[in-house]
Amino acid sequence: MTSAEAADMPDDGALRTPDRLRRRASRLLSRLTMRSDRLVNEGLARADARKWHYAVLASLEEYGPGSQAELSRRSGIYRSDMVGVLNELAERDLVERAPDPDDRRRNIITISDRGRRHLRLLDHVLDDLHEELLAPLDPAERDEFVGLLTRLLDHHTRAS
Amino acid sequence: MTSAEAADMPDDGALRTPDRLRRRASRLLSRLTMRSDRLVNEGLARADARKWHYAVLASLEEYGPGSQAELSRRSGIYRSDMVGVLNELAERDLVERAPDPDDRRRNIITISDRGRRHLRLLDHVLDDLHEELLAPLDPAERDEFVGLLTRLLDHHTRAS
DNA sequence: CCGTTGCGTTAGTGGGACTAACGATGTACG
DNA sequence: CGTACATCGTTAGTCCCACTAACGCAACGG
Repeated sequence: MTSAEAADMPDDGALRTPDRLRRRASRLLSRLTMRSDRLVNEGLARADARKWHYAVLASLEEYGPGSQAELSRRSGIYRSDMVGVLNELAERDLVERAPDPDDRRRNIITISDRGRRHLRLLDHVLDDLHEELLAPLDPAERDEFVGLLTRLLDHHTRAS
Repeated sequence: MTSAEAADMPDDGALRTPDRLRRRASRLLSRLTMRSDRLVNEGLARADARKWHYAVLASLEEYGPGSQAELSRRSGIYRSDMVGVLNELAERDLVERAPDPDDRRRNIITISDRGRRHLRLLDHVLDDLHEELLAPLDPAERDEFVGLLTRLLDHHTRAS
């Protein structure tokens, strides 16, 4: 259940939302994700980045250069959207795009030194943002939370 | 990581997404919510409904008739989008829209008997969908999950 | 009576997920 | 060999959702 509770929509005690609504896991997920996405997007924007940048750079550093299609599969970004992301990364010299001599259909994407440095910065930014996101939970609860999320997600990605 | 390794990756498990990516709570949340939303939307669509229908009907049954603006506040639907939702509900005779004699700016929305029946159906549909969503978790874990989500969401709705 | 505030409504923005289709390749097979 | 099929990068466009802007109308308070 999605819905917004924006700045101009106060939710003071008098007008409560129904219980059946408030307790649904799907709704809690949607709403929390909205907050979380906003938090992360804004945090990354302050570092002149977007979450895809992080996904691609991390993928490149961890598995080495690859074609756009490959990156797309690894990072979960649709290959249609990959173009734009790589343009942005290339603009910032975080990444280099070169044609593959062995297969002229492909571009081979390589992370640059600047890219590596930027990735390290983003890692730090994300750590801080997650500290904020998970603030109310103690370390054990955070692990538990991540564990539960992982199990649920795994279940639903296999089943699909 | 050599490029050779990446270059001739078949399609089985070898194509992994980086760990730092996979473990981030924000990413887990986003992806799980995508699945969850899809599940719920499709489930409700099969019952000729949308999540907002549920939100409005539940709000009406729990707190009685109200103006559109009031419903908007309770359910978290933007009042801009409320019009369309109420049109859909009125089309289906689940709800009645009548002008408020005491304040001619307002419409007073009332749930109909059909609406009540429909709400009960949707409750059941949602129960089933949540059973599917939370399938991998035992009852205690489901409570824990909902508890964690609630705490996080509360924290971020107050803080905002 | 007038300014303010709240209401219902229409229109539109911006972003994210996802699809369709294309040209230019590569690969497999009869 | 040639032809059918698959893959890659790319463009365009769809759909849905959260959210904003603005308008006209009506009520309320001074």
